[in-house]
Amino acid sequence: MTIADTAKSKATQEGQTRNEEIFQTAAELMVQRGYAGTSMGDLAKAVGMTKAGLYHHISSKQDMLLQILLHAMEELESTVIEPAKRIADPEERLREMIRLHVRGLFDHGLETALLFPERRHLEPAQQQVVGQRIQSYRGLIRETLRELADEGKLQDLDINITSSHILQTIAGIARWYRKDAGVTEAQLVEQTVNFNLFAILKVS
Amino acid sequence: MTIADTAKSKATQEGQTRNEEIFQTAAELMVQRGYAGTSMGDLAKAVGMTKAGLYHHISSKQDMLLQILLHAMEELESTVIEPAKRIADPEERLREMIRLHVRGLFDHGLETALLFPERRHLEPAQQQVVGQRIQSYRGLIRETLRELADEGKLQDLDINITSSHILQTIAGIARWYRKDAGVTEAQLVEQTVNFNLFAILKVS
DNA sequence: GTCTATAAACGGATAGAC
DNA sequence: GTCTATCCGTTTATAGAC
Repeated sequence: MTIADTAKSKATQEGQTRNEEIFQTAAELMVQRGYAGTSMGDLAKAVGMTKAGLYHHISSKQDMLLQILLHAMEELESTVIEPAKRIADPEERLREMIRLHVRGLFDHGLETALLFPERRHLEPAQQQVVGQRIQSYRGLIRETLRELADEGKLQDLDINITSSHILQTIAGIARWYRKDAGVTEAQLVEQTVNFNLFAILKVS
Repeated sequence: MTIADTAKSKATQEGQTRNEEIFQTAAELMVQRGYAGTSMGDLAKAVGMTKAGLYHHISSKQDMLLQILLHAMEELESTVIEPAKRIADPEERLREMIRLHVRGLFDHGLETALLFPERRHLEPAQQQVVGQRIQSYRGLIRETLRELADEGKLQDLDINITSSHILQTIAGIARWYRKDAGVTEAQLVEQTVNFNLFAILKVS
């Protein structure tokens, strides 16, 4: 680990390929400034190269967004959806989905939060590909709420609107959370789980 | 009311000055596409003028954003904050704040939802002006939660994080709500109030 | 108050040297 | 794999006629 590495690892991580560094830095910039508000010049400066240098690693800005969103979706599927599907009890499944999703935001640079606001910048066909996989996640949430309703555990809430509210409290974290404020990651995970479960579950 | 007016009034309203029409249309475009994703050419086309014509009414794109956010803030203060401050009971005050804020989103073209994601595109000094007024709104929410805690009515929740979650469920509506989906405005107002109050209030 | 025309800067992307 | 140089469309903004 050289001194240059040490300095750089504030923003990124060790053991990353240049490619991974570019995509991760791009995701972080886009979380802060949005896709349209992040220029290739900004990104080049952030990773310490020129714009032209970037294009050895990517084919276009839009394709880079697609790759980031597909990667985010894979991460969501492997670290949230698949583990959740193995949980039979709907209350416990919902709790784990929220916990794992928020935990994943912090562990992977908030990139899954880009799925919702930045999808619109893809071509329609690409939007559909990403959109369908997001719908499958929303479907799992809705199905879980439906099961809770069947068990008489769901508050008097519309399942569609409620699934949007849950996702907003999670993705919204990327918009207001900054490392400096006096809130720890663990606290935010716990509070987001509790807020949503308090909202959803009937007290018996 | 001419036929041309009839056609135009789908997007805007009657009895508006050209100035109001421009600012309101800009706000609507920015809700859909973001500030950086909305060009002055897009706006010109939407209001039926040329780009140059627009600059008779505004001084710059960034200043237009500032005016929109200040207007949104005034609207929030007059239609949500002031009425809420006249309500003594904290539970009823919180319920009304959420109800009035969501109702206002629909009544005024979702523009107050721009306050949170688009503030970053202002100059730092302008950000601070808008930011302080937003903080005053957040302060009222926090104070209300504090009063609920004092009455023993607040769930075991962090007041800072919870105020962010409340605001995200409200502002987030602008990101996913589209008129065509099978959800009415009244339903969304009611569901958003209930979701948040279910989350926050202890059951006695 | 709105237009045509245009300046000036920026942004995405490529060519070709090293 | 990265650079310098450059192309070219887009964007913000202005000048000046009507």
